Amino acid sequence: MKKVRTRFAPSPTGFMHVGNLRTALYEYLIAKSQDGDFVLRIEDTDRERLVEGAVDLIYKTLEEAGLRHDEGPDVGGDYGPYVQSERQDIYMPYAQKLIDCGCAYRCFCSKERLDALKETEEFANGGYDRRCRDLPKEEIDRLMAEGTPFVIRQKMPLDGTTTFTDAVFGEITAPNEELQDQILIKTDGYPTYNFANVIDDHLMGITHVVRGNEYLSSTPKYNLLYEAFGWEIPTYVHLPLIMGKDEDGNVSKLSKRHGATGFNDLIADGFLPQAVVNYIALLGWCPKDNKEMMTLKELEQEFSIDGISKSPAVFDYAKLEWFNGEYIKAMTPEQFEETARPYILQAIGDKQLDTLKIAGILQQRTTKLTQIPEMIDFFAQLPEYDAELFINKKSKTNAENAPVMLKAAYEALKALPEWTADAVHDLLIDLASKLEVKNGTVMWPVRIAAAGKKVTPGGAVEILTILGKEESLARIESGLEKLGAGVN
RNA sequence: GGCCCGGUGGUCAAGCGGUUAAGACACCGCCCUUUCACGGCGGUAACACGAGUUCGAUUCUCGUCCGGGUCACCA
Repeated sequence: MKKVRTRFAPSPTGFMHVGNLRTALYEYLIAKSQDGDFVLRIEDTDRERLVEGAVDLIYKTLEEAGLRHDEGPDVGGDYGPYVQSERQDIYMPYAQKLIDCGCAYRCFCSKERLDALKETEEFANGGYDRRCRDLPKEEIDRLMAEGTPFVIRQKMPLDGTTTFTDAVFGEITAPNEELQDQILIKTDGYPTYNFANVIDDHLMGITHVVRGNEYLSSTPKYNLLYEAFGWEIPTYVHLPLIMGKDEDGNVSKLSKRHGATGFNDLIADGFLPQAVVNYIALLGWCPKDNKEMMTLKELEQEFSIDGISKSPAVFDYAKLEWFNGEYIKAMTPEQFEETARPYILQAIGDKQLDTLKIAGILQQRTTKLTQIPEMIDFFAQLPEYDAELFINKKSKTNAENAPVMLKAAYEALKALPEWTADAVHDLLIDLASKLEVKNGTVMWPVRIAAAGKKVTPGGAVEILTILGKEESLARIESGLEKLGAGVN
């Protein structure tokens, strides 16, 4: 059996949208699940929309996502060049071949005439009236001799239907009269996507053409091209689109107004690359065993085309966040400390605190890295807070006992020789039992005094331990003052 | 508008003629507990509609409705 080859063929016109990344991921998985090759090809035939740095962003994204390509502009391969602008000379001979066999023709219509055509009722929805389709040879020669600019258009059959099979959508038939005589070669000599794509896919031995569903209705045109050349038609795999939902509940193709949609935006927003990859793998595909948490390696083994869904999927940030939290929890404490450190430092600045300990109280509670600074801001500086915070019904603390608890804790803590989590913990628990109150009655006021916030990651013990003895006592002291009690 | 595709809870989704219609996220309770979170347990919630075919349709066919995509010298 022929070796499976898929390709990711982005055009360098901007950032990496998650839809693109998901297409790349499926292409990668289709290849790898069958021990095939995954190639990267840059489609830069639109010279006007090129964005500087876009190619580097593609490399970077692919790498971060772990999708290593076997061939491409940067790694080489036997089918290069892998950048279409460098394959310029390849396309024209094929276009000429099509002209020779009567499958294509030169069109000398000016942009102005085409625009005017759109003003007419019949062509209001676009299209071309095929005026140049059957120009007499003499006329063509004359226009050529005059140097009139031209494009090359594909000559579509006027009647009948074209049928093709898609691996996920099945057999699809479309009437040929719907097909435009699409442009193959532009005035500037560059091929259009429609043309270059077919030529390159064939030349590069691509076996599976994987792309978004938006190409489904133009696939008959591609098929006709393959047929005209007598080339084997690849397996088409059209993917259901990724949708976004706005405030009003309307769904449409995922775009900026739905939030962060670029892979790098998501990373900047505090998501882990593996979490994003895992999540988008499941947007439109489901493994046989319904498993959700999967590494790239597992995906490579499990992936199969028949698990791809036909209906569009709405991108759900909440679920992505859940995945992210799972990946965070799965890290070792050291790994997490390393990835969280920049965010921790952002909050505590150059204050000398144990980042590993802070990471420790954070790991189970973080679903997005960017939440970290706000969660631990109290370590840097005790925030302004209201004495009301000391009162908590569930912990059975009130205006009377809070100062008492705090005072008792202060005294005991002050006398504590070693400042470790265990020691602080035992001391406080011991204190509660001596005072014959529930643990929370002691813990609550201490934590409030230490953090100045109602909700904190970690409890009184952890916070005290991280803060250190001196600072802890100072904060409790200030809490007592707030309660009008004082240390003495 | 023409053409193409789709339609299982709020979201992702199993299902492929007979099921009490899975599971996950979200949401809501309860438990655990030193706040929050984690964890554990439980709950609310779905086959768009109408005809066929069939002993029997979520599953097959057709129609309706709804949603999306596409009709470029963009990919």
